[in-house]
Amino acid sequence: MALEHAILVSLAERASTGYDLARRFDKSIGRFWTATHQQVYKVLARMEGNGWISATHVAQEGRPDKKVYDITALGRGELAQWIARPAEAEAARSDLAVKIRGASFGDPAAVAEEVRRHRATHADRLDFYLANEKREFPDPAALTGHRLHQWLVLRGGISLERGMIDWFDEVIAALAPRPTPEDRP
Amino acid sequence: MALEHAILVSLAERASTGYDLARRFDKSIGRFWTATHQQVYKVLARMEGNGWISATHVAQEGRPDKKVYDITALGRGELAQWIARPAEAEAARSDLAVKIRGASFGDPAAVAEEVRRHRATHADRLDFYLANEKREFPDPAALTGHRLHQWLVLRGGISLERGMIDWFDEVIAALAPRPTPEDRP
DNA sequence: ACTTGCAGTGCAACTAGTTGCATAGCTAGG
DNA sequence: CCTAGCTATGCAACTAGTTGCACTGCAAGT
Repeated sequence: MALEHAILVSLAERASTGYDLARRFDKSIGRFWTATHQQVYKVLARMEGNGWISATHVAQEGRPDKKVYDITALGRGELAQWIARPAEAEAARSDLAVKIRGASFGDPAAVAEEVRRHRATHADRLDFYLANEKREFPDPAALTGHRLHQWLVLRGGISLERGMIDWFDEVIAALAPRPTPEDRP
Repeated sequence: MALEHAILVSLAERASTGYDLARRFDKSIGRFWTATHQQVYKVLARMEGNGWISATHVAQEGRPDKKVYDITALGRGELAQWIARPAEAEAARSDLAVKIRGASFGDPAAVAEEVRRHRATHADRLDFYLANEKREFPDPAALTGHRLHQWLVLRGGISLERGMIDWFDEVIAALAPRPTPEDRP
């Protein structure tokens, strides 16, 4: 289970509220681990119970009070141990792959259309990552420590998106009924 | 939820027992959707309740009796509808990415070592897929129908593995403490 | 004036998936 | 002879994650 540990990494970088964490899981780290805010709050409560994190109540004016969580020594220990613990390669899960595989049992043209849609989404994501990289890591060769590690994960996102886009292009080319002369009005 | 639909695709291709399905989910389709046998049996029971599949009890000698499931007309309808229903891009989840991101809070050299291990696993998988492709799909240009779709999913696996391996190489190069002269005895 | 959206936390009920166990007979290897 | 592994199905108890709802109060747009 990596959500707990993803949260520990986030908190080790910077103390945050559940709200902030939930938003961050929609963004940077979220490329490799998502969580809804409900899930985040639930897990934070458990982690506090474990003594991995501690909360500070912060009163605010004009907006709701908040609880800022920080990682404890125990949490740091757990994180280091988890990082050291070898893990198995996890299986990729893809609805779209299942649909492609089953295209003959539905409408292959519609599947091609959906693949096209996904291709566009992933192309946007790729652009977003590349823009991020240019802006935040203009000189990768000079990176060290946790900035280097952040960059590496971003690179992973880039690699993955590229792989998917290449694949989608292959699928579209194979599934798309070539526009025939009759398609012209 | 794609497990049900992945099972429908499998059964549409060929009637099978829960046991066979579970094994198949360790293999071909399993590259994009895994399930333990317990999960498969549970879902099969629900699907039979829905009328999507029907079971035939087959007595055997020397080995346990089995229940062969086949897809029903209702199941085919559901499958076609699901394939037509657009879905959102699902988030990739990767423990390893979280570990890389948090490498500074553990032992970066150990993380590099783990990435190396995963690289080896994925390289093996890639070889396995490529061998499969050569053996089962020697002439991709001639493929049509569900053989084509099977091939496309295999191509997806290949693309994905390649993307990961590239990324792992980048990570290893960046994290690995270069062997210094002192490392020589 | 009214709606939308943001900041902020959380509960309740659900679905999906995992882990551990049980059972039973056959086959193959040490 | 004994152990390990395959075929075959399934229950029980658990953990993880999703969906829907609730509450407050401010700011900004229509």
